[in-house]
Amino acid sequence: MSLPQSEGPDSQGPHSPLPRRRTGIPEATVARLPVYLRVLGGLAETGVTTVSSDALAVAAGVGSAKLRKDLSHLGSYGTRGVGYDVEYLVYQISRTLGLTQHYSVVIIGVGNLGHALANYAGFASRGFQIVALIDSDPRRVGEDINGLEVRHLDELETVVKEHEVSIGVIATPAASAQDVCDRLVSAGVTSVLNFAPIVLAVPDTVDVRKVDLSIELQILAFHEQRKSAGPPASLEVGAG
Amino acid sequence: MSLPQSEGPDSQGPHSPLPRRRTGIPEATVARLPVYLRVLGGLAETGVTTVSSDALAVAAGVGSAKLRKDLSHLGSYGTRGVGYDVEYLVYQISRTLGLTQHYSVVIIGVGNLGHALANYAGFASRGFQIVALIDSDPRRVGEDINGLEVRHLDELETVVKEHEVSIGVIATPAASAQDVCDRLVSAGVTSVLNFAPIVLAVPDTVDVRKVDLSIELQILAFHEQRKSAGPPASLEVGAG
DNA sequence: AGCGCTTTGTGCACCTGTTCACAAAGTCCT
DNA sequence: AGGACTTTGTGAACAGGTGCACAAAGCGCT
Ligand SMILES: NC(=O)c1ccc[n+]([C@@H]2O[C@H](COP(=O)([O-])OP(=O)(O)OC[C@H]3O[C@@H](n4cnc5c(N)ncnc54)[C@H](O)[C@@H]3O)[C@@H](O)[C@H]2O)c1
Ligand SMILES: NC(=O)c1ccc[n+]([C@@H]2O[C@H](COP(=O)([O-])OP(=O)(O)OC[C@H]3O[C@@H](n4cnc5c(N)ncnc54)[C@H](O)[C@@H]3O)[C@@H](O)[C@H]2O)c1
Repeated sequence: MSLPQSEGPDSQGPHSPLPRRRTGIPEATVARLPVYLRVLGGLAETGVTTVSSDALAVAAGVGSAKLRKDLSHLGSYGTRGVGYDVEYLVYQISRTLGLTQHYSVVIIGVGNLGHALANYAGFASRGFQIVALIDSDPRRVGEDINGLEVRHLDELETVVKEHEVSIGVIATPAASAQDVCDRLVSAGVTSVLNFAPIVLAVPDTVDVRKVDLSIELQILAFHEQRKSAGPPASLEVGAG
Repeated sequence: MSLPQSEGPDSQGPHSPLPRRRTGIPEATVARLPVYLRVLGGLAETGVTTVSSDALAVAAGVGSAKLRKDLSHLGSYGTRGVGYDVEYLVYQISRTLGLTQHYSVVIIGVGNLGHALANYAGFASRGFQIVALIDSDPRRVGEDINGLEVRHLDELETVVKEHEVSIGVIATPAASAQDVCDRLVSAGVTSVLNFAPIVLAVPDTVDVRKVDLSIELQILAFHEQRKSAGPPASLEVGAG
């Protein structure tokens, strides 16, 4: 019940090389730092001041060697024979990820998913401030969600510029997603988180990450199929 | 505006090796097959019957060589000089992913996110049937969402066995996620999709994939920081 | 002060995945 | 039928990431 963990193998998205601009930090490491950060936060709350790579690795579900190598990319912040100072490490990881600054986020599409996102407390907790909710449906415009008024799509450019939005979250139907994305990019947004099931085309100065539920399920299905096909070793499902 | 795309570099989750049991299909390929499938579905709808690796690759946001190598893992289903038959390829990918069977899904935690998921049409479209919604809050039990009645947590085991549920979706607060997961696993669920921001411990017979919004944003923040730090090439932010 | 214990940081070998580039295979036109 | 053209499938080089295993570094006890 506490095995090395078999988390989602990876996935997220097919993507271009990303030649690692000037950073020495590998993408794979960047993707894990937020996990370490979250675990460290939990430790700090329970009063722990120091943690070993082994303990942290177990809590984060990775191997300890990998964890140490990851941390070594930010510098030498551990003490041999002791471990890492929790508070200091939190600071260093935050700094590395750029979380010492704050980011303005706009959510486009306030339907089922957009509503959930707008009510989600996990945004603000790391310095991501939702500054606007936008929808194209006039019936939704004006609605108050979690203290923010829904604004019309026409105001997208105004809002982006006014609040210096750097991150756009797309939660519209797939059919509108590319249009919305283009407008975000034109308005100056350089990072997009996309929930619509479509591959967005963007200039390569813009980062896109996607969250696709359906893909996750299909990956699970693949492994599920394998499990049921393998072990029994006889007794087929018949219906070929 | 239609560049090679820089989708989310990868990420999803730190995870153990996954020694590739008996399948010849690489994990990275499995993660992309659903994207191809979606694109092919779109093409089929517009009447296209044949597609070249180049065209499909562009639409899927990957390189054509990668796409051909991916497809080559399922067999030789293309025709040289012509391309791939759309319908046949859809079938082959579906079969490979295990989508020719159907999967029963249960959602635990019907709050903001759970509601959105329960209303999401994208589930059923690929053979994933939501058979139950479960919550621990008595006030939510009995509520009707999208034709399904919310049932109490106590009934989890019953429901899982009754419907032969193979996939559990966890949308509870982080604090309850491990408990819920343990119960799902005990009841026989072998695949879990986790939305709670916590690393789940499971036996390695169980697959876990996680979707973590906050991590996605932090990865974007990292690259965002890099962008604003780089170009100017002087003029530091001062406050060290 | 010295010694043994703990734990970090990393060189190295391995492995997975990506990209290039081209021969093999098929189509279509003459 | 033959030849030019298109596109697949893949061998081979490369790149990125993982895990092992251990020397170096710091701690605390005697
Ligand atoms: N609901 C889920 O759980 C879920 C899960 C995964 C992915 N998704 C995806 O997320 C997206 C949103 O899903 P949803 O369930 O919230 O859909 P929804 O239909 O409930 O909401 C979509 C909202 O976007 C608005 N909209 C449409 N076009 C727009 C435009 N051009 N500009 C601004 N707003 C626009 C609509 O008015 C509506 O309010 C879809 O692409 C869906 O595939 C949803
Ligand atoms: N809302 C979002 O957009 C969003 C985004 C990313 C991640 N998440 C994560 O998803 C999870 C759910 O988020 P939410 O916004 O829907 O929260 P929420 O508080 O709105 O809903 C949680 C639901 O889970 C139920 N619940 C609590 N303990 C339970 C248990 N032991 N068994 C069954 N049900 C239980 C609660 O009664 C409630 O209905 C959280 O872990 C959150 O961090 C949410």
